[in-house]
Amino acid sequence: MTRIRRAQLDPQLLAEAAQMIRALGHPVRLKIVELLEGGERCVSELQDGLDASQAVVSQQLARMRAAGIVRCRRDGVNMRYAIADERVIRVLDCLRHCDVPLRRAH
Amino acid sequence: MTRIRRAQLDPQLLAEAAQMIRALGHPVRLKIVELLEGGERCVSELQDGLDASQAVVSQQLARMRAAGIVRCRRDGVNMRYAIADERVIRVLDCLRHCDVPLRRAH
DNA sequence: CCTTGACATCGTTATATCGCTATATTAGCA
DNA sequence: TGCTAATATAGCGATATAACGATGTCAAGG
Repeated sequence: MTRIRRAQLDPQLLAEAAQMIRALGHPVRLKIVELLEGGERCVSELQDGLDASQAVVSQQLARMRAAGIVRCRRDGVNMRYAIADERVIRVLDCLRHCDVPLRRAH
Repeated sequence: MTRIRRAQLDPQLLAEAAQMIRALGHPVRLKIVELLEGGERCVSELQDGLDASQAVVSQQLARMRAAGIVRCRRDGVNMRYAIADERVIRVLDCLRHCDVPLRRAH
């Protein structure tokens, strides 16, 4: 009988976690993360893979920036975006293939 | 050089994934999942661990039910809730400990 | 039947999010 | 300096969420 013990998120972290999850809960934003898994991308590159207007892409990027999910740097005329919090990649992995074994904490 | 190939979520799945992520993006709902990791719980038990009104707990449970995250069954006077989609546990794990090694592309 | 305890739902108000159009900002170049 | 391409932000109407108090439902016991 293995008893499973998991660290509980304290209220503070819980709120933060909810915040970041929320910042992922949109098809466009999820897709952006997927595109950024391939490395840095500028806005127009993202837009190409997204079927969304420039304003929408930029807005969603702003939201993700505010949530700390992505970061960006200027590169001449472009802004190059990249994933800033690797957890989102893991979350995305969970959503894609459910074959990740559950970690049973002893 | 192992180049990692990730299955991309098609638009359909992308929308569903966003849907389920969204259904997690709230401190109370996240905490409910955490409580349900320990097994079936009825509403009042959840409420005890939650510092939220009965109505709020019930509403959030309804939302999670609608999203397919939890299911419930009547047990006499109580409703016993349980996790219906194990993916949410993995997502929660991702949020709790970031020490899971990343599968690096390029 | 009537009551009680456990939940669910309703109605309302406040706030957040979405996508759109229009406009602003910034960098490079003629 | 003036122009243009790339990106960001503002403002707006529409829809979604959140929280709360009040009320409805349902099962068990008397």
